[in-house]
Amino acid sequence: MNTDGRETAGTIGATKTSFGIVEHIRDHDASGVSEIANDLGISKSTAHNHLKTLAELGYVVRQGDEYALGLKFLDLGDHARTRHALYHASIGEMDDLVEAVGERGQVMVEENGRGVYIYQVKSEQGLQTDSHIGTTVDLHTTSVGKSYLAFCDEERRNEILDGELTRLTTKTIDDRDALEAELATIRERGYAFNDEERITGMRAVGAPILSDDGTILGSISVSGPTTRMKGEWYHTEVPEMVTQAARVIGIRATYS
Amino acid sequence: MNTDGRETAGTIGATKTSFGIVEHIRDHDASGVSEIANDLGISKSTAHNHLKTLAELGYVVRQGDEYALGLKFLDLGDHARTRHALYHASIGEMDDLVEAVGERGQVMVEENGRGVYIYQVKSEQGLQTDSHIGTTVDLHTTSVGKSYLAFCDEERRNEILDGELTRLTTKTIDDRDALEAELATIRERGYAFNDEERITGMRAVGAPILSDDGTILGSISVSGPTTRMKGEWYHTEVPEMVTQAARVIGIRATYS
DNA sequence: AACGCTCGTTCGGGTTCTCCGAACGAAACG
DNA sequence: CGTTTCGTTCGGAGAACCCGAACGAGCGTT
Repeated sequence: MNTDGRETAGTIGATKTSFGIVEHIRDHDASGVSEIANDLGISKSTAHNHLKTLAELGYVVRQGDEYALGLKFLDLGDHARTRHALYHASIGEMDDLVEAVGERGQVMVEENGRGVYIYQVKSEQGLQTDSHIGTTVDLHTTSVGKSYLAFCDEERRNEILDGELTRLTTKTIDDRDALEAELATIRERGYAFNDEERITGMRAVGAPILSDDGTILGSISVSGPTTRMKGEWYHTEVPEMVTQAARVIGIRATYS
Repeated sequence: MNTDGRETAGTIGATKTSFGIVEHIRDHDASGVSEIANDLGISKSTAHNHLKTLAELGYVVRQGDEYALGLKFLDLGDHARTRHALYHASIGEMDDLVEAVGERGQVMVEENGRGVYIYQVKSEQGLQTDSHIGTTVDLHTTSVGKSYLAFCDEERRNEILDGELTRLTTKTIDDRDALEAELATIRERGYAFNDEERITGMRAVGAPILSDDGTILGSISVSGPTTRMKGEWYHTEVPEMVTQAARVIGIRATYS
């Protein structure tokens, strides 16, 4: 199985296949033994044994003649985000912010160089998007991500940005120098805009969440369609509300 | 490692240890290599290799000199509950119910013979409890669980209840016959009470969520302290609101 | 009704890969 | 500066993982 190139030595293959199966089920909502075996390039019996093990542990459940994800992952996921002080600190305040702005709001933290949404509040005029809890995004394509990049250490920023900057729309900032200039502006101003840089037709305003010692915990944003997010509202009033909320959340996060 | 008795044949040991490590980290918020090796009875190098693998996959992250759960579990957990129609159907309606009653509300589904909370709404007078998203509870000790047991097939009920009925408080119904009588009442009445059967000082009112073909999808409840949950309010008014919400959710769950 | 396809499952053997124990380097402590 | 404990690396023995083939059940088709 390690024929397709270099793999990190000293790692457990069985664990990788188990999680490969789990992710396959996640991406297909539910999967059968043969389907998994084909897609992952393993034998049916191997897939069967892994599924049997995962089912015994409660991480997958039988659903008719297929397997689906078990709710044990819900517990693990909850623990994973509970560990972030930012999660608890932002809950009430984000709801108020969303109600005031009338657009969707989200809370992001960084993990492995990508942004992860750990909390999301839908607005009254709830419009469907692809993002949900646990979604990961490229940091340079979102207002939350740029807020984070602008206020984290330079060392960490270089680690994250050393690769290619993926281009999602025509407005995505995919040039490193242009991005650094944008980040400098954000750093000076205290908040970030996103003008259709990830999804055409969508704008957002984000701000970093800073602990009192200056370290960044994550960031928040509100986002909505360009039809509503425009003019003074978008450029001045919303940023004021977002930065105000960010300040409150930052304070609450440090004293908890 | 299979010296301590009978184990199900044909299962992957490496997967079990990997998830054992994950659960250890969950229960301790963060763990180091040696601590895990000691507690799980494996060698340090084995624990190290598993952690290395899990870190590479993104399911654990380094946090100083310890390992913590990665947010990839948040994504998996979200997918696990998104699969339940009941989750989507209950979101708005539960918030309204909680606002009307003024007590905490929760949505439960059954998995592997236990109840799992997939959604929870905190009330204004938010009081702390041990339950959170992903918590599992004994079905016979909660109003949601009894609602479920009362309306699921008899076959499934026998599978679930064949073991010992754990006793959590002095009021827990731990006798099978008494429980069956209680379930019959619930079935007739359409909703369930919980009078300090799980936690002393806490009462709850629950109702099943039925699809239009009669199959049970899960159940909902509101719960609060005995100081507020009493009299006509507890015995008549709240049950009416809960059953009404359950009906609406049931309808929404079938047409989605 | 019987065929053929595909599914999930079981079984045993070969070989990979997991697991362990010991040794190393680093850091924290007294 | 010694001592302890940490995380990490390394190699070898043995176990267990992975595979392929075979079995049996469930469907849809002819």
